[in-house]
Amino acid sequence: MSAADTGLRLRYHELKRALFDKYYSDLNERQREAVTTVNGPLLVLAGAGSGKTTVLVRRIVHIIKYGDAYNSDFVPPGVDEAALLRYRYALETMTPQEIGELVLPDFRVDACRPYQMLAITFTNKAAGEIKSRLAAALEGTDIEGGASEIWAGTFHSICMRILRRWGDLVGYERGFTVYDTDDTKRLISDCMKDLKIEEKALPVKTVMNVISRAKDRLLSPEQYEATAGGDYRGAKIAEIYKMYADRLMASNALDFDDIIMKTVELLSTHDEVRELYNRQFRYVSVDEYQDTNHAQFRLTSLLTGEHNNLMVVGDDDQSIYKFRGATIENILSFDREYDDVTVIKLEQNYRSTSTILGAANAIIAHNRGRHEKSLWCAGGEGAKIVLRELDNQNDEGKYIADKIEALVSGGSSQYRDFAVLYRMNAQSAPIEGAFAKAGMPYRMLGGMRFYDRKEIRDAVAYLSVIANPNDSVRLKRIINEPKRKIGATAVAAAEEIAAVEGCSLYDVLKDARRHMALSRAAASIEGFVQLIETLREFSAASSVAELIDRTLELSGYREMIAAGGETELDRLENLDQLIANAVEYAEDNEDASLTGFLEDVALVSEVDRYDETADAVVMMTIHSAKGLEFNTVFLPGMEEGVFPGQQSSFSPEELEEERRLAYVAVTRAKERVFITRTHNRMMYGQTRYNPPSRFISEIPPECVIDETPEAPRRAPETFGESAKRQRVPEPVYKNGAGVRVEVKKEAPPAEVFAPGTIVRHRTFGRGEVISVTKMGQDYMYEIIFDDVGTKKLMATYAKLTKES
DNA sequence: ATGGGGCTGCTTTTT
DNA sequence: GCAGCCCCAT
Repeated sequence: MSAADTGLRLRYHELKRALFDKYYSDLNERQREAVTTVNGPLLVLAGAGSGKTTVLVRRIVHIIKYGDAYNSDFVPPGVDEAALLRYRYALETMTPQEIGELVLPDFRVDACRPYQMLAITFTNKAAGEIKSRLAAALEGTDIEGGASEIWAGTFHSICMRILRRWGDLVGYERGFTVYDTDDTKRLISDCMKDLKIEEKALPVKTVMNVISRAKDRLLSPEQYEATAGGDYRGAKIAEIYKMYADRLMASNALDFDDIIMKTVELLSTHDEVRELYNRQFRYVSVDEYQDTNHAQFRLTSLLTGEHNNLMVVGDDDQSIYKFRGATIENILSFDREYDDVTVIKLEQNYRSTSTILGAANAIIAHNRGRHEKSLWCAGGEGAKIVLRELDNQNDEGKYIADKIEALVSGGSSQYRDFAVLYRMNAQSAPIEGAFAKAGMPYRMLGGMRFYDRKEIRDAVAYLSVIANPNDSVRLKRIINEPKRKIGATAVAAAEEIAAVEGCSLYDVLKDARRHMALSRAAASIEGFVQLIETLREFSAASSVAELIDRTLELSGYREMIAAGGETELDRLENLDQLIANAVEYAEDNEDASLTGFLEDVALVSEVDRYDETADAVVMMTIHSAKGLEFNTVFLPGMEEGVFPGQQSSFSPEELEEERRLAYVAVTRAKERVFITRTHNRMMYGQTRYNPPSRFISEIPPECVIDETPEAPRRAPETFGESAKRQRVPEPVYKNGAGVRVEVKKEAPPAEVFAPGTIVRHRTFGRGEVISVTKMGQDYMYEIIFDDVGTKKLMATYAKLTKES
């Protein structure tokens, strides 16, 4: 190679990189490095708000569009001085967009097809976010297939996709069922009864947890038994685990942990399947890597294969799921696990003010055993974090409601700028009450999920049995719901027969007349089997929505609820909502099927439906807020015993996890944080005094301002007494002249609207009154609003007007 | 077989 | 304080 040639090559690469750098000028240097580092293992340690999703998405797009162009030393044959001149001209005159479209494709080396990219996340919400950002980035380009061909999804959805295709290789028949936590609990509970193990001695929750942890570690029942050693408790659990696993198999069902574990089993025992995916997925990315457990680590490495083109993104400071098996080791030892790892730290925060980051940094600095990281930002100081102590939870709720109302009526904010994040769901009630009283629009996540409602679970159980009659757990759920005279004795007898004959419960039911033990219930059982068979036939040629409707009709389920009268009205509505969901599912999926719908139901959660566009204050646990951001965040219940929680104060490890949770909480806020605590808190039916949370004192004083008015505080010795007289005295305020003035309670409204009346609310708009309940002096309305759905409002505060 | 009344025990949660 | 479970009475 001549010297001139070498010079040309050097200048070519220099120009190429300069063009890429200009194209990515909206990224910071670290981010750019992450996006353009394409081959080999890559660990991105991304602090809160440092744009990690942006990096993940842009890197995938980069690989699809340009491949390894940035780092490759390949020079196309035709490059000459004239070409370099054109590139220099482009660099000086073109916008970044123009460069991306017109120039950079010249440099493409080894670019990938969309279906060769695998991106794994933890939540559906994160997966949805990545998918939509990818779609936006590839829109209007000539990339064949586009974003929809990229394999982006949760660990579970990716594994399901693989298992639906290859499940028979690890023992599952087509149409297998996914058991959720409730099904799992029932099944384990059944096993324990059959093994005559007292639930008092060994709580089901514990057993569930131990089995789940064993599955995280990829231990079969036999392997688990070996680790349990001579431990009596461990031996019992091993017995239960064995029976549980057998019954899951017999029901042609998997639990959530199996979805990962069985995929790992499939890929490690079937080389041809693994090689197929290794050839397909040339690049693998994993989000929230700090939350992966051992099974997910194995899965990732099996899917990645030999090429090691694996990017993991995470933040050890945001690891808050240790309690369910996540092991921080995965991220801490990533560079030991793989050779030649590129490590990139993203520490520039684009979300919060320096005050908020100062507080967050100071809190998390109290933890040991972490990658040293410190967030910084280019933005200003912003407002100080406000501290406030209130007397009790009702006052706390009212304080939050008042603050929000004041800031909204000030005109600078909307309701959707505010979030209330709490440690546990039990804290939500008084806050919700305060919002309802103030007539403030709010949405609450968590608590009772839609698919956890009894009527929905029952309907889904019918569908599961129609799709998979071997699903005994769900069969038992609905065999006598509505009541059809097939009681526990009959079911137990049938199960006994099934165990002896080695067939499924449903097989026994089909031949009920043959068995003496079932003679009494035989007629009812035949009716039930007939019902299921009719519905099975019907399902072959109908949509899921039609099937649900027909099922509710023929089973008498709808009739049963309707007989319950007005109070059951919302349950009927929920069932209608389920049908609506099925219609929506059919619209979204070309290959809609009953099993597909059931899979959706099993894997989709409520947080996924959180709609950021509606103008309402949002309430949720800190855990579910991870990955989200809000202008202003309220953190109620910052007290020892609540946050950090009671039992974590004993273990330094759990305390660190609580502290990471506090870090997550504070870093959700862009501009303002309000931290509140109460003097008296009702917990578990007892009033307690909790000292302020240690996390408050870990925040540097210059970041906070305490707005608690200097008031004579109740002496601690009166505490026992104050617990008894919990009733809050009537509010008494002083007017300017120092005269005490009693604030009058607002009089109940003169007019009470009857159900059926069309009314208008200041914020919620038009709606119809469904029910009116007298509550003390006041009335509570339940109203379906055209825009925001059903709300419960107090008559005094709702200020409703009749709509003509 | 079913429904009501007393007892316990309690984070966080995605899938 | 409340929900979910077990037992007992019908």
